[in-house]
Amino acid sequence: MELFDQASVNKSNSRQTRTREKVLNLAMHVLAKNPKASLSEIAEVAEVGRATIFRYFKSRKQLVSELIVEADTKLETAIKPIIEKNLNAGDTLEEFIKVLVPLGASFHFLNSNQIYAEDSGIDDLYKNQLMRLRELSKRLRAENVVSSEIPLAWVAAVLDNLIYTAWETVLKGDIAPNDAPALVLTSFLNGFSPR
Amino acid sequence: MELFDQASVNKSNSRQTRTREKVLNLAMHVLAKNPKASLSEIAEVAEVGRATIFRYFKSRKQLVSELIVEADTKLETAIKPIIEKNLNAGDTLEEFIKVLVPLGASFHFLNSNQIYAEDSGIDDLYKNQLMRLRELSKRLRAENVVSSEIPLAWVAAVLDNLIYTAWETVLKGDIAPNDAPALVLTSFLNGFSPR
DNA sequence: CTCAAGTGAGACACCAGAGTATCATTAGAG
DNA sequence: CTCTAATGATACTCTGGTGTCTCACTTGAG
Repeated sequence: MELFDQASVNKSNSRQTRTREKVLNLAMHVLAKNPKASLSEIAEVAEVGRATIFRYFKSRKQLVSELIVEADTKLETAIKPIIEKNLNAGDTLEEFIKVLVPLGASFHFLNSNQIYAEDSGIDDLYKNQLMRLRELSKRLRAENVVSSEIPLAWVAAVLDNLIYTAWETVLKGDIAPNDAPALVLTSFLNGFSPR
Repeated sequence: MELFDQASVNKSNSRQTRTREKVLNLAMHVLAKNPKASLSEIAEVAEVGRATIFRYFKSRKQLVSELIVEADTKLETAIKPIIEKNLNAGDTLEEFIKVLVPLGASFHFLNSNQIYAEDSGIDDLYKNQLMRLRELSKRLRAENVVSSEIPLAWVAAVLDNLIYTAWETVLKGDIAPNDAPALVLTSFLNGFSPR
């Protein structure tokens, strides 16, 4: 139904690269919605022959594996510069949210595919991302941005889910993309009760 | 790893009934963790022959369908008496949460299977549950329990996800089952910032 | 415009899981 | 304890998805 960032399809790349990225992009969205989706479905959505998929990925497993690595790279790339800024916990939180909400698809994908990953290395990527939020939660508590009475695991889990929920709600068209990060932040810190 | 409410297996029922419910219960948990799980896996976990499953459910589709209906019934049964109490929005919220968190598995199951439901009737059950939370959110806003500046869709979505997250976190063993409802309530209303 | 690289369509073998049928074994009601 | 209903094991077919291959068509760089 919705169309995705077709604008980001770089026309200056070679034909091969374009096809490859088209498959990668669309596969991500199809599989995020339905992890059971067949290669035929993916091919159809990507407007590509099923055989073509096999020209770029030797198996379904490898396709999924690449998607996961890609998702991880995107998150890593977005987050690293923030950490290097060495901000206080509160500001780091704000920047994290701002950057992660639009990456909800990647975020979610990494989560929902953790189950199927027979591949051992992929489990590490997932755990690594979780660790990030746990670390941040710890700092938030240490710097008293977050009440220390609340279990750490709960803080991290809620933060993780708020970000994903925001992305999902934006996708449904229920809230504006530009409003999302602020909503996550205020919900996280202050909840919904009137001030 | 974890064992489930085996205590609820009623020994006074007939052998057939016990087998049937054993399959139903375990299938719910297996499929909640991995929607792709094969009937062999379910049979194994339920300590039952694969053929036996087919004696009680004419197809995998029907098994899943029954699980969904069952999940819906559980939620319905839990929620109805609360609504009939005619409490104010705030108290209704509290009771809802108290009752829904332990039903996280059913809650989640209804959610995650909505996608696969070719069956039209099942979609209605899902929409019905979503409606409940939307209704409650509307009342919360009307009675000024929740700030009216926040989009309704966002309130409902967060409430839905907080409940699911709580159940998930309990399952992981990261928070105590008895603490969960209170955590959801305070997180929802006040967020994590220290008072 | 030309033509090679890239692609789509389709036929095929292969496999895993769904669903069926049969029979020997076992649980447990009476 | 007995005997039947219920079960587990096994062997089978069928279906849908995966992965391979070929060939004719299209695209777009030169």
